[in-house]
Amino acid sequence: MPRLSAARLRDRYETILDAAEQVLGRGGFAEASVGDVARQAGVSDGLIYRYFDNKQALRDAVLARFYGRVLEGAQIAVGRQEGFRERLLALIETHLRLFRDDRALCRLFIAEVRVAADYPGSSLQELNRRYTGVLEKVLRQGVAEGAVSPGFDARLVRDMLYGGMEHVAWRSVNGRATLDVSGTARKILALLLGGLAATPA
Amino acid sequence: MPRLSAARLRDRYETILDAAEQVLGRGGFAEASVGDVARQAGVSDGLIYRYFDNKQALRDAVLARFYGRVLEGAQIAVGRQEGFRERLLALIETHLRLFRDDRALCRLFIAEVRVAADYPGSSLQELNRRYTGVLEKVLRQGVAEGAVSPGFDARLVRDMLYGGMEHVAWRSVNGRATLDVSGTARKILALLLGGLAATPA
Amino acid sequence: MPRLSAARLRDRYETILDAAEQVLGRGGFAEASVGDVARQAGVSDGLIYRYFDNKQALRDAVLARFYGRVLEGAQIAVGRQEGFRERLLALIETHLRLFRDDRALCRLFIAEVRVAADYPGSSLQELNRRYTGVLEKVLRQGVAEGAVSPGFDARLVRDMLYGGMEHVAWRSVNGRATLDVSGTARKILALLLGGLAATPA
Amino acid sequence: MPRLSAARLRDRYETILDAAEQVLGRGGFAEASVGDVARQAGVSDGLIYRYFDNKQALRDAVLARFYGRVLEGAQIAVGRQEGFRERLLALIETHLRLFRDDRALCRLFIAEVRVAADYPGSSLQELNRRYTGVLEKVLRQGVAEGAVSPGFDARLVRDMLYGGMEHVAWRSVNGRATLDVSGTARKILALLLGGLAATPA
DNA sequence: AATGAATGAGACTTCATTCAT
DNA sequence: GATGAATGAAGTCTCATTCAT
Repeated sequence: MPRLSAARLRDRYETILDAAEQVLGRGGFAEASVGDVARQAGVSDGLIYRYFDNKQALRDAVLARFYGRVLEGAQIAVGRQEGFRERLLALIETHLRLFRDDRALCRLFIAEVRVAADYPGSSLQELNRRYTGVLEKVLRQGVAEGAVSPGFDARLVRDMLYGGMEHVAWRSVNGRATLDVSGTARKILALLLGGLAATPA
Repeated sequence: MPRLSAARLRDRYETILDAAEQVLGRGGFAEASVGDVARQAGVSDGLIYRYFDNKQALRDAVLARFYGRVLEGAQIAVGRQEGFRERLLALIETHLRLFRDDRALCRLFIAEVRVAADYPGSSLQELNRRYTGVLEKVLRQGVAEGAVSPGFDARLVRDMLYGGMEHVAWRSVNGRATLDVSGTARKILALLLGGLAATPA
Repeated sequence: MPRLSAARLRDRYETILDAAEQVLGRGGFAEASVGDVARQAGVSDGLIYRYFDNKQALRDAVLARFYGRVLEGAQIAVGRQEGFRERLLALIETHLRLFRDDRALCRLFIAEVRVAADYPGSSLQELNRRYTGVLEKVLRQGVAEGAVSPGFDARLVRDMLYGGMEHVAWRSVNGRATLDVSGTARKILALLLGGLAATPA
Repeated sequence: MPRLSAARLRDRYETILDAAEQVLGRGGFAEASVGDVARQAGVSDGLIYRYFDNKQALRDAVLARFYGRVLEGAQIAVGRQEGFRERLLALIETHLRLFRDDRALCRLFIAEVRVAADYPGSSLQELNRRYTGVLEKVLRQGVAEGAVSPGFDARLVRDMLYGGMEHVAWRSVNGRATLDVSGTARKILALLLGGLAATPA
């Protein structure tokens, strides 16, 4: 029978996670101290360790929560559309918007996760797989609709698209420019579908 | 009357840089200690500070040298070819090969540089600009040759290509798989030029 | 209107003490945490402090209870015998058996109590005095029976015997060997009574 | 080519060891902080770790040095005497003197070493073995001289004597009384050789 | 020029103890 | 009476950087 309501507990947890999100986003994992997180959350240093085993676990929780949000957002966005083109566009827009609106966490993700020694095989990678799976499903639909020529290496397309978007978005976001989400999305879509090659007149 | 000849000085500098390259490549900036670098270089801790202002400067020098090599490699590779297609393919291959052969430094670059707070405006970014400029020149040639339809946003294409390649290569490299450079390069070229869309029969 | 009956209270107290005995026995005072004791007892951390002022008090209570048991055991064992020799042997056996059967608490005692800054003058020392008093009584009987030559420094004999037994027993117990209680007791008795010296033929 | 002379280095090492001896002697291992040792030695906290791997290593070094001194002292004391009785007495006196003159370290030894989980098999135990070996040698001489009846369990005698002396000495030392070394030694010798038993007139 | 001993700040983490519920 | 969330002090250890030699 906990004296603090489950809601209050949940609150604390979320408060700490929010704080960690902020602090980790500022300068990365190594630069952030647990004390910073505690101060940001308005709790004592020690309390962090009641909710998280250690600093890594805190970081992972932040990223997992973020990724969960991202995955959900992508699924919803795609689910709202019907045709292949529209779905793909929605996916691209959603992804770009992420960078614009969640700069700090994207930064964290780029900087630390993909590159972490234990990423392969981690639960974060599993989330990543599910996230990119959304695109793969859309692509299959494209093939089914006849809009995409079969025979493409789906993983290659996936990596080229996500990697490309990351670059495009990050450059603008990190350069302190405002990312024109829908314009950029349309250009990316066009490039991805049509390619660079001049159409033989 | 300098005791050490300029050549010897230069040697020391390179020795330390080599050591730093190794050590930083192993586990990133935060994990590497200046002492590790000194030990690897076979010099004292203190000597590092005669050649570099601080740990950051050491890292930046490592990356700048690396980037210089990369830039030169790209220019040579492109210079060897004649036509647009061949040049573009050479560029892609060169870039992919980088990840395969310089895994540690690519890792360092992904993890720490692009994301560093002071990247925008740094000399590394300038090098990056010159590196990607190679691609832009090739693209302009493509337009001139009539192989590429004009009107493309060159920066977007550049980011999509480099970002995409990074993703493709990193996944394979980090997953401990061997990257099939020339096969992958050809697929990427096809995708970039032709796009995904099914050609209307 | 106490909610818990006195019996229940007593139970709680004993439960906590039992738990503390276990936990303290495992690795000593510094290694044991109050939380460990609470968990072992199945109560909350806070409750410990309703029954004991602090961690030290808990430790002292554990040791006092243990010592009480030991004292009682010695008195009973000695009381069962009649002659001096038999009583002394019984005492030695009882003491050795202690180490074999209560290794953890003996360890605790050796490591922390006798050496504690506040041992002289503590209630534990008082218990110790009563415990060793049992031996002194036996010795006096020995003198009265004519089996022991008077003029021995009883305290010295007492310390030599108890200290010696502790060493003998601890070495075997800590060395994970099984202590042969009755054989060892007989040898100790012989040594104590007859000494080392060769009897002039 | 170390810039600090080997002597200076050795000094630092000894300084730290001396400080640790003091601090550890005061209240035991858990009570002592590395910072206390550093302050006592007049050096920074960090320097401790240049000379010792960690806190345990520091403690072990203190104890090993102490034990080395003890061993040497015993060997010299015994070597100075000729006959069995004299040698044994010298050994007992030396041991008792130890407690009187090195109270803090004896305390440390009693409290932490013999009881430490890793004592069996440690280098300290090896030193201990060599120390008690001195007694065994003396006993063998006693047998050879005909002063000691053969057939005694040497290990038992050794443990009874050392354990007994520890108790005797510790009680006096810890009770803030002054230990009468030579008087006590003589009494112990008499007890050990002659035993308690009344000699049949 | 070169060393590496020394510093000292700061990191993560644990835990005895308190107190609102 | 009982809980366990919360505190905050303290602890061990690391490491970038300096400077006497």
